Amino acid sequence: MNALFKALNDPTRRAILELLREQPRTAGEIADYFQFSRPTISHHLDLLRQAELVTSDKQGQFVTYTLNMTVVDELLSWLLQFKPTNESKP
Amino acid sequence: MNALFKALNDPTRRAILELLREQPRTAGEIADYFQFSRPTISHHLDLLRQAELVTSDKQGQFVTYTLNMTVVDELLSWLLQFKPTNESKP
DNA sequence: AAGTTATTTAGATATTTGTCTAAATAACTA
DNA sequence: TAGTTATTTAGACAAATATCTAAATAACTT
Repeated sequence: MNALFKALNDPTRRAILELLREQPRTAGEIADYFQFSRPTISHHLDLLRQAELVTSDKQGQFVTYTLNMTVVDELLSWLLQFKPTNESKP
Repeated sequence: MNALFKALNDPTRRAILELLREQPRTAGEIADYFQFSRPTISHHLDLLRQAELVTSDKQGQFVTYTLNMTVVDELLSWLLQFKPTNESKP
């Protein structure tokens, strides 16, 4: 849970997640969307992987990152515990 | 959104939220639940207030903190954007 | 008015974090 | 084999963070 909140506490990492929402991408493709160096993006991807928000798969020289949102269910239920009744869901 | 993720990225602050889930409490009552100094707890409460996760109300010498989870809806919908279909809701 | 209680503010400090450049791996290409 | 490309690892460093003690506010009590 700690790793999850930590991973989400950065706008670049959240943007990476939104990017991967469309489709899996290689590390290089992801890096091209940002103005940070490749090592910086690599580090962000590492933190996302530690939080199990993404999985990585090496194919040849390329490492493809894929969104893994199963862990988000945990976060969702943690949050829903604060909603008093089920008067939500717009 | 940044302040929200930042506020949630700390186990003590998350514990404070869970404590306030039961009922509003004064700063002192909250501090008694933890082994950190009162200034430290006061600082955590400040960050929670900046994220609008709690509201504070001064009554005499006491400052009562109350959970404010309206802002969580924003987070919930951000998260739900990653859930492919609406196969959730336990 | 003086003392006590509740809380916050102000610095100080050690740790964590995000970023960079340089170097190391690993895989492909000619 | 030598060179190029994709990615990560290793340090270094400035900025942010969590914590503390001491001091400042503010409200209550005698």
